[in-house]
Amino acid sequence: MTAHRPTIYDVAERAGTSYATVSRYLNGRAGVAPKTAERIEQAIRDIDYSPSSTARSLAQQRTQLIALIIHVSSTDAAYDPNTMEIIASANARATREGWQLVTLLSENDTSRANIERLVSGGFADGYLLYTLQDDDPLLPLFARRSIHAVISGTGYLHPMPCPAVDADNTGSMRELVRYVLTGETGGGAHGTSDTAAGGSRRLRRTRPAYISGPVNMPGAPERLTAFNEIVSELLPDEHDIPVYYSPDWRQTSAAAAVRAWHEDGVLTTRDAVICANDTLAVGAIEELHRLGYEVPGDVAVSGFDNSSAATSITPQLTTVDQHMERRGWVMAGMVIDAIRGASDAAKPGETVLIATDLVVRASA
Amino acid sequence: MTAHRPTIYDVAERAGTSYATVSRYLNGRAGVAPKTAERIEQAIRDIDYSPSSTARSLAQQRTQLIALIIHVSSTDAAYDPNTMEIIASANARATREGWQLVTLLSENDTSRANIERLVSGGFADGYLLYTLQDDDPLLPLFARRSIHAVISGTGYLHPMPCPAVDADNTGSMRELVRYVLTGETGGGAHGTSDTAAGGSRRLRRTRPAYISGPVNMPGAPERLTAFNEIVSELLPDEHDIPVYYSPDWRQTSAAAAVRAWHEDGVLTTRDAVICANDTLAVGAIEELHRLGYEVPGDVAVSGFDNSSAATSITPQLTTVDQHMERRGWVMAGMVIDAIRGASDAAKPGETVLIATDLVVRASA
DNA sequence: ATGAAAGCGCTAACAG
DNA sequence: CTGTTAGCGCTTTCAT
Repeated sequence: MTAHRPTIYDVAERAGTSYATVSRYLNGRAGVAPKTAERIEQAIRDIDYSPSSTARSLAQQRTQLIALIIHVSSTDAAYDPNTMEIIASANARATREGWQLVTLLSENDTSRANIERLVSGGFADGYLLYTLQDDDPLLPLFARRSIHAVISGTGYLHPMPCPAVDADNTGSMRELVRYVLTGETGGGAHGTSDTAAGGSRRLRRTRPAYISGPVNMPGAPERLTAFNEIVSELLPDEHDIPVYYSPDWRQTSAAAAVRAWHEDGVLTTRDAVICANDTLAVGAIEELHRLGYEVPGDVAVSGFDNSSAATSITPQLTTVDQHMERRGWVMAGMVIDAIRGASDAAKPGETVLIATDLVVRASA
Repeated sequence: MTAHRPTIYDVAERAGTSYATVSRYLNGRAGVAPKTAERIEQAIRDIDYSPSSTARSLAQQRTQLIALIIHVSSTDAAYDPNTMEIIASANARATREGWQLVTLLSENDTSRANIERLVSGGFADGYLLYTLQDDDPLLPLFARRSIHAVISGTGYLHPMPCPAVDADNTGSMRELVRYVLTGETGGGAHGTSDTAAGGSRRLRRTRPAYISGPVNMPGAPERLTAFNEIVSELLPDEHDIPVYYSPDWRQTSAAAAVRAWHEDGVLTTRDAVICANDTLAVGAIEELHRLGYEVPGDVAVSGFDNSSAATSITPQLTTVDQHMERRGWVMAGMVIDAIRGASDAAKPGETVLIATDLVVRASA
């Protein structure tokens, strides 16, 4: 459009030196006389030069870019604040380590195809993939070209072809349920069998029930499995633990579950309703209130995620903070390690679990 | 890292032709014999070739990239769902027009500097800047290098050095206030003087009050100015219109405003509290309820933004939908027009206003 | 229809 | 300390 962007040649000519020297100066390499450096500096200012990132990338064979690919069907979690947390924290880490993060959104087939093309074309030095589907078409691509990539969002029950990051759904659900039932907090996540054993302990609640989100959503199966395990450890004699499989994360679904249990006459002060996320917990509490129960006076309810909903309801939710704001940070760190060829870089199949926090509030 | 990515030469060699021909084939140019094309296709599959985006960008002198730069202090609107709307809609438009959108987050001085370097280095063909500060350091850079860019977020009261996009705060505030006071809906935004004139008309409410957000936030001054204008048109004899300048967008601030007015004894059924956004409106309504008022029975309250808060409160808010989901779409379209050199591309100083919708619900 | 050759703007040995 | 010379992988005339 405009009259020829100035190049390194223009600088060299104006500074009366060779362009190799200018390149050395630009890259801070040794071997540029102070006087020459000064002339180069001046020339750069004069013609308002700045190096072409494309040319530099081609010559160095690296772009200094990390691409974060967000692959969510727009109806889904695109507007989930978690997504923004990942972007922001990955950006912070990349910046700190000297890389530039660029975020790509995969919304439809066309953009997916474009992104695949970029990836194949070596657009970035490394990739972070946030996807909810474990059969994402980028995964085989990463593997085939042995591209540096880290994935998150598919859960950790199935091994992925590249290193993964996830919240410690298992540990946190165990800790949460243990707290709700026993009132005990802290202690290791996966309790050893002796501390876990027995119904001899005095329990605050002896009738846990679970409202699960869609089981094909990330974390859902992990949470449910962990729930079942810890319950059978704490209540080895209890066998008819109610589990409601909600087809979605809507409040009305949780309400339906609660209503069904109420009609079966199962809700007593021994009951605790463990919900797979905060939204479901809110729905459960509101329905319990409608039915005349008190929370936690009659029934205890817990959430998961520590979303904004957790504090805007009364009683405020006892829940789990997944620390999504660490997710991107960790992912970016891992891919950079891989690019740098760090010996301790995570390997395909490995999943780094991010520690969670039990947030004890009023509801359980 | 791995044994040499295959290049166009490798394809040419395997297909028994020259790399120029392969290039032609790849770019869909005429002049490749069907049989040759077939051999090339086969060779590409055989060695799993895909062209280097960097090399291609260098040779073509364009990257086919549009960069969306989000410049928000992390405490601010980074987690605003609006931001995600812009990203998603800009992405959709870019994809549709054959470009790839990449989003860059400017969180601190380091990332800001990195981004400036990329921009100077011709990283993308065009830029979308979403910033809240009208002295963003990228603006002079865009101007100096006559780079294709479109800005949004700084309001439209001050001319910007590049084309801008914003919601039609003026028109929508006028329409909103007109509706709240008169019950009339529809009609043009900027009413002509004859339809606007006079207090002869029967008004539902004759005592509007305004709760403004921080005046340095985008849209805030536009909304306030429009409020003052339409009110003086509808109520030419009224001069002491209460305006509360909230230092933030918090519900408690709106509550404070309402409480102050209540103590002054000004709240009657003639009153309408116009709030600069939905959050403030929610705060106002909750405080009014606390003070024993009914909404809209006693006092009418309106919001702005049509956020999720608008429907989660009782009564649901009468508010304005800014259609943020069109913002990115329009911005991307504009920058692409500019890149293509379209004759009708927007010029620096111009602001494209996005039409808004009055959303009539229960609160006013 | 195809090949040869000259860039795109920069980095990186290698001499001197 | 500095200049020369090859590339990086691809596009694009210009001949043939």
